[in-house]
Amino acid sequence: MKGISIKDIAKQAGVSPTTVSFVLNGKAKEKRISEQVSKKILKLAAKLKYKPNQLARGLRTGKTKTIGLIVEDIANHFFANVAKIVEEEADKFGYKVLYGSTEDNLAKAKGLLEVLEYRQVDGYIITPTPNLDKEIEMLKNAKKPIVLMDRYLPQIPTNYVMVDNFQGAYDAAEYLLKLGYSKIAFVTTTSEQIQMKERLNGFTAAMKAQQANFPRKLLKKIPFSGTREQAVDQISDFIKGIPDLDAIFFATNYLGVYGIESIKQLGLSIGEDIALISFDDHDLFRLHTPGITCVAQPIHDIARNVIQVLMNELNNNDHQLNQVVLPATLIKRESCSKRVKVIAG
Amino acid sequence: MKGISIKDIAKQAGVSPTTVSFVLNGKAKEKRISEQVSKKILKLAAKLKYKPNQLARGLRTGKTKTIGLIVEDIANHFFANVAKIVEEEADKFGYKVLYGSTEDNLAKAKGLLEVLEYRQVDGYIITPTPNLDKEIEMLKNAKKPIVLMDRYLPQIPTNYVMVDNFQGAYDAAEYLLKLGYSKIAFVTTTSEQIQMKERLNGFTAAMKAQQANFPRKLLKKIPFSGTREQAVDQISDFIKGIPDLDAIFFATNYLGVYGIESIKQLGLSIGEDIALISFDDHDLFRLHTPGITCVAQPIHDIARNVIQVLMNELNNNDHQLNQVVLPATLIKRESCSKRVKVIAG
DNA sequence: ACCTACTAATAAAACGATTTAGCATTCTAC
DNA sequence: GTAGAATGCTAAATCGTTTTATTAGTAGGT
Repeated sequence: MKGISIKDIAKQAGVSPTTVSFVLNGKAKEKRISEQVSKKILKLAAKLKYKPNQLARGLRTGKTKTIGLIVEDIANHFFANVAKIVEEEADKFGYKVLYGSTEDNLAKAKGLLEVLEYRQVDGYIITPTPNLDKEIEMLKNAKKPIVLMDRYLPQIPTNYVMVDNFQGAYDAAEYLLKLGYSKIAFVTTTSEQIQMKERLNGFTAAMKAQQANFPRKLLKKIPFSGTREQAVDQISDFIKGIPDLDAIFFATNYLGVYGIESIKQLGLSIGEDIALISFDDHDLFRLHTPGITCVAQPIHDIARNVIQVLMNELNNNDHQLNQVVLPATLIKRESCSKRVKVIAG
Repeated sequence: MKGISIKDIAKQAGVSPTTVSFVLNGKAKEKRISEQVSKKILKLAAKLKYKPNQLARGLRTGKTKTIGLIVEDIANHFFANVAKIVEEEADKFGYKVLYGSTEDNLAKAKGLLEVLEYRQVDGYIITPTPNLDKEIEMLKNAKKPIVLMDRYLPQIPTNYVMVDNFQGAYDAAEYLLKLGYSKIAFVTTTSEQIQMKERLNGFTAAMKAQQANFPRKLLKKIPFSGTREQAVDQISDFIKGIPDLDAIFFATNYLGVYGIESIKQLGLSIGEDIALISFDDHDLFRLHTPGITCVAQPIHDIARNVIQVLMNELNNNDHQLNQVVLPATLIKRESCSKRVKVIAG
């Protein structure tokens, strides 16, 4: 079951493959192919349902019309949604997407990059793991189109699209403080990556601005490796260890989910005993009783911008950096509103 | 920045490209290449970091080592998790995955299949939309390796991997009845697809087996098209329209999520005013207060079986059908336990 | 000396497209 | 009538592999 090739069309039309190629690539005018021949070829191609072999085309042109998408975890709500829009948007430009998850693991990321290089992808969308600097640098030197997502590498100037992590965390902290909470913990990952740093920076900046106290013991870092159970236990222990804890801010959506589980496990009541805010929105946060206040990322905008920047890089030659920072939105729900009532009451 | 080709190695080793190809493909022995030459080539390849051009290889061999994954919605919890395992497992066999979401829309599915054909994927993993029969038939005739997932097309014998929908729904209904619930509604999609039919069949079979009543008005179908808000409103109206409703079974995870939202909107209390079971597990179900009882699909097993069946199809020539049906697990939580207490009390 | 068999390698075709360079033929202008 | 330009199309090279068919050269047997 071979497919129809350009030669088959050429034979049936009584012309050379060259002519067919010109016509099918819209170069009929430019290459002075007569209307007559042009039409005949177009009709034949449609009739035979000719589909250009992308491999052959790619081999010759060096373009695969494929982009690589490397995320932290494709099963995570945030990345899964990004992946969906990325695929849809890429499709509009005739690109297909190969994906892979790093689990924030350097070795996995390297492996994925190697495979994508093998596959000759035209461009890369990457959520970098820690210490991926060298590899990104190499891609840059090889003039490969790259867009980083969700985070960037401060030492390497690249295109990136991300949310304003500082502002998002700042708004959240300020909101909690204005509601009257004062002993607020911050739970983040052990990773030193920029997006996590910025969230912490935004948080502490807001605390400082409101003259609130944020001692080191209110900061907890959970490693990405390790099971869900371990993380939940660590958070439980952390909460137990701090008497009179008012509120907790979780720096990622999965930490927020773990946090809810921990608090449930401890028999505490969210909103009553302890206030809670998480970064990233989630069905669970929206429909939890009480609803969980969160700092939502503009997922659609992020994905659309990523593709736009990448397409720009692929098609233009202006090597101008595109660094897009999108605003986060504080979505207020009931998980941190009690304190006001207490004060008011 | 051209890459290193087989010719470069040949030149440096002072041999022909043919010899290099033989050695690099592990055919040194078979093709009687001397140890000496063999070693020299292997060393050079490693030193130059030779990476075979998959396009050229694919063009010649007709194999792209790429598989197409067509799901209903990659952003959905179930499919996102499947996509993750599928990618990991495929990677072990040297395959990469191109994906796309159909939104259960025939036109989108056709479009995706066309693009994947263009791309010469070696095999297909497909969650078929309604009326995709003709296209699947054509792929079958073209001897393309296919595995259907989550559902199958009864008119076409193909490989498939799915959960035992009948048993899952049966167990859930039986569980509700044994707890003492009697007026139980079933909320499903309008689609007539086999997996939804089976869930309904399992449900009604259990009702019949326990001599319970299941009048037509306790069955509600929600179209896949339409917004979340519309669906939530439809479910709300449905619930409002049935006095003394005991319990509801939602036939998919997203319907379950909508259902929780509807019930919340109506000011009813899950577990107290109304019991709830959903198909598919979800973070929201696990951590909701009260926890939502559900029929969980063995996501890892599904994904692993899918790849196993596909790899078998790709590598062997026995055209034996593989139709895998995996058991569902009823996860009991608090969303439907009240009634027992009422009776007991 | 001659036939066969084996060893160690290679030349060349093929996969299916794109693209460069060029070949007839007709037209225009002086 | 002929140089030069324009027209309409094509041959052949190329991308980087894999694979088939073939070539020398050596060795063994009779």
